[in-house]
Amino acid sequence: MRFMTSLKFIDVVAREGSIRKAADKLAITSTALNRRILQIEDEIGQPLFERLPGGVRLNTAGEIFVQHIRSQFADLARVQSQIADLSGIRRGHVQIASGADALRRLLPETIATYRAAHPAVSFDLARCYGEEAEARLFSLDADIALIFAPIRAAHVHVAATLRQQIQCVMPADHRLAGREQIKLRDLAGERLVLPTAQSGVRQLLDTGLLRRQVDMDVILESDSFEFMQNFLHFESSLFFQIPIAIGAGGGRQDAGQADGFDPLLVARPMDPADVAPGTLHICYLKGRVLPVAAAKFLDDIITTLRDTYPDDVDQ
Amino acid sequence: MRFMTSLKFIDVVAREGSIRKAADKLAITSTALNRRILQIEDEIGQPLFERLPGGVRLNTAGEIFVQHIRSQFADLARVQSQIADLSGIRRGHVQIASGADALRRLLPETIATYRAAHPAVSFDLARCYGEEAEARLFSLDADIALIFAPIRAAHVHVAATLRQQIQCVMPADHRLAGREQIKLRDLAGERLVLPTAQSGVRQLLDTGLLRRQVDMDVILESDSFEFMQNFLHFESSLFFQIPIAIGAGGGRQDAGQADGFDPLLVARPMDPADVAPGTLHICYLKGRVLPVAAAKFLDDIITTLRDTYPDDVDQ
DNA sequence: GGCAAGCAGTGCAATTTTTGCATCGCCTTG
DNA sequence: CAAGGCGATGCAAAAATTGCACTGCTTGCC
Repeated sequence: MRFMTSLKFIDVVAREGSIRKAADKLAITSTALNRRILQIEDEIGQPLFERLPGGVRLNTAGEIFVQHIRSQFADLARVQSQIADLSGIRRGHVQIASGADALRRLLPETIATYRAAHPAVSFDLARCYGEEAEARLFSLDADIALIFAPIRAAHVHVAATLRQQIQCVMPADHRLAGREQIKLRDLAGERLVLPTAQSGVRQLLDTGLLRRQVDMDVILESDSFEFMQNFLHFESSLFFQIPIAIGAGGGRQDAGQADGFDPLLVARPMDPADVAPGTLHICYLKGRVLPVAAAKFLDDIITTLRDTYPDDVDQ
Repeated sequence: MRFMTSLKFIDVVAREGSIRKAADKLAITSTALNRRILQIEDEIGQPLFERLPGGVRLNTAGEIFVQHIRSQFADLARVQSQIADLSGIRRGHVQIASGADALRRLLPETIATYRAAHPAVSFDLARCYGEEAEARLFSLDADIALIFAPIRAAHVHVAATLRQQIQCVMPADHRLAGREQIKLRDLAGERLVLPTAQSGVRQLLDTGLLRRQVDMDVILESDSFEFMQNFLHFESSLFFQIPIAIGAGGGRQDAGQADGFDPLLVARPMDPADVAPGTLHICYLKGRVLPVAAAKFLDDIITTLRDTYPDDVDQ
């Protein structure tokens, strides 16, 4: 898009905080970039950047203008997507910000299904925690966010929610594997593998643990569910996930046998009286009109979830 | 704005329906313009115009894209207005589409007051009827519309409404000048000067006249209130206006003596039982964020109206 | 039926704009 | 105080945009 390059350049300079670094990234000389910026500042009639000894930084006018630029790009993407949609081929690009939970099974499966129907649509997945996901929505680096945590920001529109009870995952031969539900006091003396403090799962567990004052043995903290799950093969311990991370049907009736879930492990729900269920929020920026591809994918995710967890989805 | 020229060009071509005519208007050669358009179509990946023997016309993709372009321009104006607002001078440009009613007194007075406070703001007034005003909002040729008629379009947001009773204007020595209110049957045998059929005032009168089956003598139809008012000096007759067209306080207690209103004429309200009060709609395009200057002016108009007609304004 | 007029598209040369190089002045840091 | 990083600027090379002349096409009018 020739007619957007100058704007793109400003966006990159704003992100990099330096004209020279941005020029490197854009594969042009710093002088060319510098002059484009001077020219636009001239057209606007006001400087957009403060010149600091170590680089540049947006001033207030620049903040407003860059926000405008980003919304322009998002809008253009939507328009292109709509236009492509006219000719039958659904093409486009969908940017998703998601917690690690949804990246394990839900998104791979849903995206694969979607792409089977619309091969011209590409995806961008950013793994991040709630706050960053919201920031990405705001800076239009993400169209859709899946956040398993409370939503703070007022500028986020929640398209759907899914209630999920935390599951305790353990080796199939563990002494608790026979239980229908796990209570917090069952965890006393057990070796626990917990997600990092930023994770929604961890926050719910901490709230419960604090209330019950259970004494437990945290042997490992990680932000990688895959690592934690694999760790269980080597040292018998407990870790925690929500059903969408385990897979279709996982963590419900027959978690352990769920399709594709590690056959040596079983998942058992925590007692809701001990650990409150959490909520997965599926959201986008308030006031935005999503590109066709993103809007359709949002529909798909919500439909998938409603099919899998008919009683737990709200819209 | 260098980086918007190509887009502006497309907008003009779409409006002119011909590359050559647009090129004339833009003071460049048709070949240069033609190539810019081909280039953008190439970047979009799809043609935006149908090539007809007599020129070009937007296809569906083009319609979508041009709508996008116009919203870009409106957005840019808002951003510039916001940025200018940072430096203290409120500068900008406000585009208004209005019926003739509001153009007589309300808008001249309100704009003059506004400009006294913010001399760097310029205005654009387009006199038009309801349907065209809505079209102007949609094509972003107007920020604000004042329509004395029902609103049809779903994409219009009504910021405020003002109920206005139609006034019968007559020479001060007319036999009806003493009445508090005028009834439709009083008009029997009178010479009437009526606004054109498109006008909201006329539509309300017609509805009433049709119901009461009053026989009257329409001697003149015009779309100019000024002309009709002046005509009364030469031939004793009756014409009709709403209070905002008459002036501050006009048509209320003491219409005839209202400041600046023609001293040889008096205005008396029609009986609401005979002619239903109409509604002035003050609106802008749904979903739009108005430029600072326009938003502030909208506030001013509503405040003015609420001060003048405290009981008749709704928001 | 033919001819003029109006339209969009294209090859090529002139012109304008953009880019890159070398370099300046400024500030911070070690 | 010197070194290194930053943005700004003069100037020449490179790239783009533009205008001119012309094509092929259709419509409407004589």
